[in-house]
Amino acid sequence: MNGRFHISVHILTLLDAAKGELVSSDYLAGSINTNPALVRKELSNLRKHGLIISKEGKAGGYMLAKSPDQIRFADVYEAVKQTAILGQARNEPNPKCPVGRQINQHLKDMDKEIEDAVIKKLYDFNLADFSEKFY
Amino acid sequence: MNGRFHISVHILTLLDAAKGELVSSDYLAGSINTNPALVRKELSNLRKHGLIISKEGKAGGYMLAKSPDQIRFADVYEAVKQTAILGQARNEPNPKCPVGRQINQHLKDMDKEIEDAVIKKLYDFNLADFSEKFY
DNA sequence: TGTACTGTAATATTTATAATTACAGTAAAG
DNA sequence: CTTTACTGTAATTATAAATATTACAGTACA
Repeated sequence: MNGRFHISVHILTLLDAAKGELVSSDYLAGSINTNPALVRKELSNLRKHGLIISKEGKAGGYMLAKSPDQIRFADVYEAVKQTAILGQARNEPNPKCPVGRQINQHLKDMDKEIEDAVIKKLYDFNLADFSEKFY
Repeated sequence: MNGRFHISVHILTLLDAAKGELVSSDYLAGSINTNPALVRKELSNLRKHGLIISKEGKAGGYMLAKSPDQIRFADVYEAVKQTAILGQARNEPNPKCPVGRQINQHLKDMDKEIEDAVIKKLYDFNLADFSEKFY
């Protein structure tokens, strides 16, 4: 996987710490140690998934869309997931081989089961509990 | 993640289908649709983890090291895993920020829990059951 | 002694990820 | 009504990771 889950959780933790104050993408980028445009892109995604809200214009910024105990990490995961947990081959296996012909489907089925287990587990983690660890 | 889990499972499935006959890396590469050197590298790793055995020299090749019902996909996963399930940021977060200073450790702890859940789940998948799907 | 393999390292290529730049749009404040 | 400080988003460039390729030494059988 890539770093998107980390960045999203980092953003949400900072927004939680701000307790409703609007926070700028510049500030967030400073703590994450990356650049504001990338953070805004991730914020855009989080907003699309209903986890944060934003305000444009001068004195604008970002805040959580709901209370931190309602932000489950399963939601965050769903918001950023893009690749299979068990990975994915770049090349199509050989369709002339009985194994090659079917293996992708079988691996995909298995991946689905694993992902369900992950999401079920992540359902028990929420932002409120996570934030508490920092104090 | 990358394609290593796929390749390893593909290899093992083909070796299982060969029922003890030695199989060459060339043949494996043909079904997987990649090149033999890469397959041998993966075979080397699987051997290191006790899942296959190899024979050098002319008429050499590869076969399973144990019966397919004893090859759990949790073992395969352990053999190829390298990155965190929840990903990892490239940059160190800002140590001057209370959140940035601690977040990596907290994310790592969470990742550990998720990974344990994945492995527990993968423990129920074995090569024998997987191979059956192909007939 | 030739042949058909494995084992492994070094290098090149491709793809994925992240960083940067740029600028239009918006709203507050003077 | 203009400046200022933000967001939103796209386009481009840079960097890192993954995979492919090449090469060749080592091994065992015939």
